[in-house]
Amino acid sequence: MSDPLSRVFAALADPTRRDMVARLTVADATVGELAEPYDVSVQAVSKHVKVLEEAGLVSRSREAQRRPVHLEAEVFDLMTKWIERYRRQADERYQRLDAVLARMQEDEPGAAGSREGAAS
Amino acid sequence: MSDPLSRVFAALADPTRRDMVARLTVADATVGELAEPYDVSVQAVSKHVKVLEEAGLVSRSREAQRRPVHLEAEVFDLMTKWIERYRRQADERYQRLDAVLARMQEDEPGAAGSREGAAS
DNA sequence: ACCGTAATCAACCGAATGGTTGACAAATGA
DNA sequence: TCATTTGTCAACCATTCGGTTGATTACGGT
Repeated sequence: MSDPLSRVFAALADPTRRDMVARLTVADATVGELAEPYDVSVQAVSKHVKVLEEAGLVSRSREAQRRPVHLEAEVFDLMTKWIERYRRQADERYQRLDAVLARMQEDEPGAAGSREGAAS
Repeated sequence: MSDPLSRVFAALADPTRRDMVARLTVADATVGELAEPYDVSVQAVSKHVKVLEEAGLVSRSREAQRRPVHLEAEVFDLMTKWIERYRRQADERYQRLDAVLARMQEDEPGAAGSREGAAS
C-alpha cells in the first residue's frame, strides 16, 4: 500500500481525519487543539496526524514547544485528477452507448430492448 | 465506518480496486473477467467487487449465469464535492493570510515575522 | 436429468488499524 | 535547576482487511 494515491485515499477514509482536515482549512492547529473536540487520547490524535502527514496532506513546523499542523492543499489535486480522469471516461462511454442505442432504435424501431430514458 | 463517504474513500484506497474501476470505465465486466489480470483467486476479486458495490461505485445485474459489474460514475461526485469544498476553503484562507501579511508589511516594514497566528 | 460454468458463502490466517496506557523527550518559564 | 507543557515512542489489545481453500448455490447446455 505504498503509492501516494492509496495513502491519500486511505487517510481520508477515516471520518475523524476528514474532520481534522476540514478544521485545518480554517486555521493551523496543534495536536492538542485538534484533539479537544474528540473523545480520544492525544496519542490517538498524534497517530492520525502522522497518517495525514505521510499522505502528504499536512506538514508540521516547530514554534516554541508547539508543533503546529498545517494543511497542504495541493495534494488534493492528485485525487481530483484521478477522479476526473475516470469520471470523464465513464461519461464518454455512456454517450457512445447512447449513440449506439439510438442508432439501433432508428434501424429497428421497437427492437431496442431495455435501458429506457438513457438519452439526454 | 458506516458513512457513505468513508466507504467510497476506503474502497478507492486499494490499488487493485482502483484499477478495476479504471477498467470498468471502458466496459462492464464479469467477476471472472475482472479477475484475469490479477494474480489472485476469483473469490478475492468477488470480495473487492462487493466492497465497491457497498460503496455505491458499481452495481450488478443478472444476464444468464453472468452477473456483469457496471460502474456507477455518479458517486464520484460525492468525493469531488467534498474535496472541492475544502480545497476552495483552504485556498481562500491562504489568500486572506497573504492579504494580512501584505498589510503588516505596509504598516510596519520589516516587522512581518514568521507565520504567527493569522486567522480570525 | 446431469454436467459444467460463474459466482458467492464460510472458515481461517497474517498483517494492518485505531484505540488504550505508561514512559520518555524537548522546549519554556519559574 | 526543576517543574510544566506538548507531543512522541512502545507495547499491547480488539477489529478489520486482503488473501487463501473448500463447499455450495444458481444457471444454461446437451
